[in-house]
Amino acid sequence: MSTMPSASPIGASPSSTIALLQSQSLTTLVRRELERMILEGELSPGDKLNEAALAAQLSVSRGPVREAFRALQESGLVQTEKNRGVFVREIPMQEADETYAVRAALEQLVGQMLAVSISPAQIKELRQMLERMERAVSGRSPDNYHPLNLQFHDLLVQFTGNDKLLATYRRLVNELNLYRRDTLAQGSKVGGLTVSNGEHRRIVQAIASGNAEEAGRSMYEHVMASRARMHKAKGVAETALPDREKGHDPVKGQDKRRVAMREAAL
Amino acid sequence: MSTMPSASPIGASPSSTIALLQSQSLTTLVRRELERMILEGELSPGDKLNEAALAAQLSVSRGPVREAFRALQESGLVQTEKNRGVFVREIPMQEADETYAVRAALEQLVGQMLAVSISPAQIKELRQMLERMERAVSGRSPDNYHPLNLQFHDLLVQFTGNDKLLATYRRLVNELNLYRRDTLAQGSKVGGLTVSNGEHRRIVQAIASGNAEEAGRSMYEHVMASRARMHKAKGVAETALPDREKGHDPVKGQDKRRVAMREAAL
DNA sequence: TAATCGCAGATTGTTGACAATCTACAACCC
DNA sequence: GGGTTGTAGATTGTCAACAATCTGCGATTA
Repeated sequence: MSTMPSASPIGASPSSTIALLQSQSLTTLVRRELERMILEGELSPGDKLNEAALAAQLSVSRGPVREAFRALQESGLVQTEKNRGVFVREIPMQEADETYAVRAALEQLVGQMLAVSISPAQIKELRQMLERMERAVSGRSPDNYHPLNLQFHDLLVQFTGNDKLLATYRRLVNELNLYRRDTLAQGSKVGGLTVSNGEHRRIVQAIASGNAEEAGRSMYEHVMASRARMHKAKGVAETALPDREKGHDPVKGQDKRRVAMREAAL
Repeated sequence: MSTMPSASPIGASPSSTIALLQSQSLTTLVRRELERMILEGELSPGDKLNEAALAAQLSVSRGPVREAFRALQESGLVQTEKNRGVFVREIPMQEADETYAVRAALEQLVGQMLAVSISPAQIKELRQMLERMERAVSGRSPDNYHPLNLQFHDLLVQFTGNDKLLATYRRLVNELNLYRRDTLAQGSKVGGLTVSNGEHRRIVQAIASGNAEEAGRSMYEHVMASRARMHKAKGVAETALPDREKGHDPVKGQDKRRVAMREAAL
C-alpha cells in the first residue's frame, strides 16, 4: 500500500509531464490503482471496498473514489449493492463457463486472422515467448508460467491489429482471472503446464503455416481445454476442503431477506 | 425531455416499489436515462453533455451525473476529455469495421449453439418475427424494420442462454448503433431490406434444421453482408454532401494544439 | 489590419458536510 | 433461553460550495 505517486516524477521530460496532468484525473488514477490491486490479488473476490478508507489511503476525497467504482462496476470487476457498498466480484462457475465459451470464439477468430496476416517478425516473437514458457515449465519456476501465458495470448490478439477485438478479449480475460484467483496457485500445478505449452506450439505452427482453419481450430480447442483444466483444478480444490466453511460467505444473517426482496424486484 | 419519473408510480404494488427504491440509486436512474437518450437519438455523436444542465434537467446534483458519466464512458457510449467535458462518442469507420468483425464471430457462435439447442417454441417465435419484418418491408412502413431487426438478433442471442455472450453482444451493438445513426435513416432504404430479410430466413432455416455449421456460416455472412451494406450506404451519404461541412466538427480552433499534446503524451 | 494578450463568464474537478440507511449489540419481553 | 425491539456507531447517497481550468471576446499593439 501507499505506492501511489503522490509526489510527481520531476525527472521526466516537462512536455510529457504536462500531457500527463492534462489527461489524468484523480478518478483515472484511483481507477487504475484499484484495478491493479484487484488483478494482482491484493484484493480478493468478496472483499468489501470501503469508500472512506480507500479515499484516505490514496489521499483523495470520496468523490473520485465513487466515480472509479462506477467505472470498475461497468467493467465487471466489482459489484455494487445499494446502501451496502461495493465488493470485488465473485464470478460464479456458470458465468466463468459462459465466458470461456465467448473467449473461445474470439480466439478462434484470432487464429484465423493471424494465419492470413502474420509477419515473420511476429512469428519470431511468438517463438521466443514459447521458449520462455518452456524454460518456466522445465525449470523450477512454474509460478512464472501464468503471467507468460497471459502475455502470450494477449500478444496473439494484439497481432490481429483489431483494437476492438483486443478490448473485448481483455475484458473477458480480466473477469476470468478473477474467477481463477483462488484455484489457480494450486490448480495449474497438477501437471497441465506441459500439455498447455504443447497446445501453444501447435497454435504457432498452424499460424505460421498459414492454415487459417487449423489455426482457428487449435486456438478454440486450446481455450476449451483450458476451461476443462480449470474445472478439474476447481473440483480438486472443492473436494479438498469439505464444506467450504472458510472465507467470506456473502449470504448470512438478514442478508437472506434482502436477497429475496432483490429477486422479487425483477 | 422531462420524461423522468420524478413522481413515483404509486399505482404499482408496494413490495415492488420498495424493491425498486432499494436497488435504484440516482446514479442508476441518470445512467439509464442518458443511455436511452443516446440510443434513441435525442443526443447525437459529438454532442456535449453539460453536467450542470443535465443535473438541473433531471433534478439531481452533479454528483450522480458524474458517476453516470464514468459508467457510460466505460461502456463506450461517451468519451471524456479532462477539463473539457464528456461527449457522445463518434465511432470512426475503422472502429466500426473492427466491431463488425468481432460481432460476426460472436453471431457465428450463436448460430452454432442454437442449431443444437433451440426449442420448437423458440423457432415459432423467430418465425413470427420474420413475418413481422416481412410486413414492415412489403408494407409502406420501412421505418419499423430497424428496431425489429435489432430485436430479432437480440432474441437469437438471448436464446443461447449464455448471459455473458448476450452482454458482450449488446455492448458491441450499442456502439454500432451509434455509428449507424447518421447514415441509417437514408442508407438502408436503398433496397437492402428485402435482401436482409432473406438472409434472416436462411438463418432460421439453418438453425431449425439443426445444421450447426450452416447456421454459424449463415449468421457470420449475414453480419458481414450488413457491414458491406453499411459501407455502401455510408459511401452514398458521403458523396451526397461533398465536403462534410455540416454538423459538429470536433477539431477546430486551438483544439489542434491540445490534440497534438495528447498524442505526444503516449 | 492582423495577431497577441488578458480578462470575465462558464464549466469541470475536487472537496467537505449533511441526510439516509445499514450493522451490530444491548435491553427487553415472552 | 430464544427472539424481538431499539439505539449508537459506521457507512453510503446526495448535495452545495470552492478551486482550477477552459472559452470567447474585447483591448492593445506592432
